[in-house]
Amino acid sequence: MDDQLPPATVSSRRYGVLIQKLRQAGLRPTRQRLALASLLFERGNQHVCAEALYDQAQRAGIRVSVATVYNTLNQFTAAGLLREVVAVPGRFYFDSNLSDHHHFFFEVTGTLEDIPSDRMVLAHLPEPPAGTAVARVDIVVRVQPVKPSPV
Amino acid sequence: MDDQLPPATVSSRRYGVLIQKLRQAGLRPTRQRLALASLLFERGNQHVCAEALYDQAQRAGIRVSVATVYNTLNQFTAAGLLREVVAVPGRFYFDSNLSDHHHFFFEVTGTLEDIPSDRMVLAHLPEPPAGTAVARVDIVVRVQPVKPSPV
DNA sequence: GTGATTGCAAATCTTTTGCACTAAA
DNA sequence: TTTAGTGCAAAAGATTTGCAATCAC
Repeated sequence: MDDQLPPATVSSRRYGVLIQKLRQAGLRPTRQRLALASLLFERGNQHVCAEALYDQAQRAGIRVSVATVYNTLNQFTAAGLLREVVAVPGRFYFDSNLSDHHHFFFEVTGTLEDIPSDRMVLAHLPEPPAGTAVARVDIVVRVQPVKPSPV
Repeated sequence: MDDQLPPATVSSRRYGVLIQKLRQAGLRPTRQRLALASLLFERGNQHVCAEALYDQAQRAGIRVSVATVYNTLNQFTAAGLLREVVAVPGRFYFDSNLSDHHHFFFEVTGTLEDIPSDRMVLAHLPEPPAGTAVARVDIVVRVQPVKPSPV
């Protein structure tokens, strides 16, 4: 339960890398931002929505409000530390993996999994409409559990 | 302004095809459903969200409530008359084009445009994770206006 | 100390729902 | 007549915002 940062720890060694990261992004390394950044960037690729991250934070004993989780996710995204994934209508997902890649979306669980870009190749990208340029290509492969084979 | 259906018109010739379509889908051809179906299915491929369709209906002089627009879009989708497009977080889009295809998404206007499937080929679809099967692949090509070339 | 950040609660936005009324069959 | 469908307004779910209190520098 005391997984929480005592004030003195904010500028400690433990968070050195994250502090740099936030500073470089122009964000003040506050206790909440560091704790959330730790959940997002120190555990491999993460796909989260605000609610899920808030829950993780609660479980980790981090005292942070829902509003701050939302604000932080948006600030991190604006700063280029996260990117948005559009997988479900009605919900904002964020991805800590900034490399070029796509996603499996598990329809039953609502979770995402990365597909490295070299495992998914577009043979034929159409010309964008006149006056426009391609900003990004998002591919979502929706998967479902296979139904048990009939006996 | 009197674009609206008088009760007698509901079973008229004008809506014959749509009436069939709704009946086959197991939906009673009511005045509101027919009017919305007309907007959706008699003007080529449409990409709409509830609000946009409601606005179109208003402009066409159709008396329909927002709740009915939402319900109708969901019923049409459940009946296989529409499909959902996931393009933006926080909003439900529907597509009257049921054929296999993908989308351009115009980031500034928030509008969609079809990409016929033969103009967009996946060279390499990765194996789905064990125990799952691919239900659908959604590709969204996000485009932006090209910035005017420097003089 | 000063300005940025946080937390809370209220506000907003989109979508869904309950229920009395209306219309289709 | 009988049941499905509609409209309204209230509810619900997700996200944003205003403002006083708190924290980083």
